Amino acid sequence: MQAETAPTAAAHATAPSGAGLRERKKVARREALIDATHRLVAERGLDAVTIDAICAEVGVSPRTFFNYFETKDDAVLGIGPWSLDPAVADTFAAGGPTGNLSADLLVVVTELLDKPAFGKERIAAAFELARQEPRLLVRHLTWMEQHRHDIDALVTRRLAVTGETGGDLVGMLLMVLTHMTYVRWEAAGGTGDARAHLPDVVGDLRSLLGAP
Amino acid sequence: MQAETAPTAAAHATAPSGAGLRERKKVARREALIDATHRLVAERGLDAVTIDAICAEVGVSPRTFFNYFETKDDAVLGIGPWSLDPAVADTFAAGGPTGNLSADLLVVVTELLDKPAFGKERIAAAFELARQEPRLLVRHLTWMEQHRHDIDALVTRRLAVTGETGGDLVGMLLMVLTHMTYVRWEAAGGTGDARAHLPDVVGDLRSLLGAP
DNA sequence: TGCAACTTTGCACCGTGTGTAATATTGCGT
DNA sequence: ACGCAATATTACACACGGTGCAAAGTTGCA
Repeated sequence: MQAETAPTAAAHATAPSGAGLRERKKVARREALIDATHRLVAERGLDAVTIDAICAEVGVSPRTFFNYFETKDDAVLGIGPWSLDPAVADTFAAGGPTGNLSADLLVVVTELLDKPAFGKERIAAAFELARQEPRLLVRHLTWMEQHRHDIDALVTRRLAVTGETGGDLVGMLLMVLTHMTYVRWEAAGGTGDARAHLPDVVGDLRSLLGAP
Repeated sequence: MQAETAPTAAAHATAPSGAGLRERKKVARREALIDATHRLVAERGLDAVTIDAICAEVGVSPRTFFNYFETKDDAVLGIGPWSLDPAVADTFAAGGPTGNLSADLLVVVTELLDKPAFGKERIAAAFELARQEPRLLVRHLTWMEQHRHDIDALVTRRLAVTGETGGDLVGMLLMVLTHMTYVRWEAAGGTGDARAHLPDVVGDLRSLLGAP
């Protein structure tokens, strides 16, 4: 596999360092692909970067790329497997933790924000690119849309318990809150905790909809 | 051009009947393509329908398809040129009509809902398909995202006048309101005025975000 | 060392979408 | 009715994204 053109890539070791050698290589390659994609897109623009170019950069067969990502855009956004802590999910479904739907919603969003699919500097890079390439913002929504089924199922479970209404809006609202929080966090320089921006988003949204 | 395979298509005449012959043919062909797409997608599913199939149905060259739509999805959704009444836009930008941001936002949404790109029965068909093909709901958001630049510009103009805050949320909120109103209208059978569902959406959203 | 499990890779293929230049159709002035 | 200009359709060639499949290469493990 000789001479990675991007030696910076594999260094970070977001990987489980204790895991098998196979697993570590997989993670490294994944991150190398993401970083190469970021770099190329940053200098050439999204549409000017081909899968072939990315793979040439990393030293990998184009076919392999699709073993890691379903889409070119997925590589930019570093979209990986979905994970919401089952404990948090169950608590929410049961009507908790506070019993107030909007407050509990925030807990779920916070949990999502807390478990980004990959490191924060990569998220920052992704959003920097997304700001220049609107398609990617849409893609971010698309990604969340894909997982809205899980969310909807969650909400349905809860509503069966609590009898609250407006369920169809909850999934959408959750998407928007997460999305806008990320956007504002990035607009603020991408430093610190993304969750800090959540209350502002909620507050502004509330006042936008507030008593007419 | 002999024998359209789909004689039902051109009949509707949403077209300006007074306009030139060229223009009328164009509109007819556009609608024929939309209807053929709807029909085929309904029976085979979105991904199983190729551009070639659609064009064969209508009796048109595949290359011509892309003279009318940028994307296959665009044909399903009947996505056309963007139009928001400049008068309404200007009023909003100037801080009107009521001076209350959320109320004025509703006016804009209402205007959007009132001027669908094409007839209501076609919207109904599109949403019927969209319910089975989640990708299309995303596409609807995408479409609105594309026009969010116009909206954002509009909002920016207004905020410069009124000094209100939360501008980045307005575009997103407008998208969500429009989207959810459509969804609920369609869920209710797609009959009557879509705008009637708007207050409910706003109300539910407000109570979701309500007193923490 | 050697076998089983897993990954990468090459190859062939389909569908979407674009550029381009030739051909057909329509609008219109005469 | 004729012919020219404007516009629309079409064929062709091509690039790219993405998938299925089977061969070749690696890793894990006994």
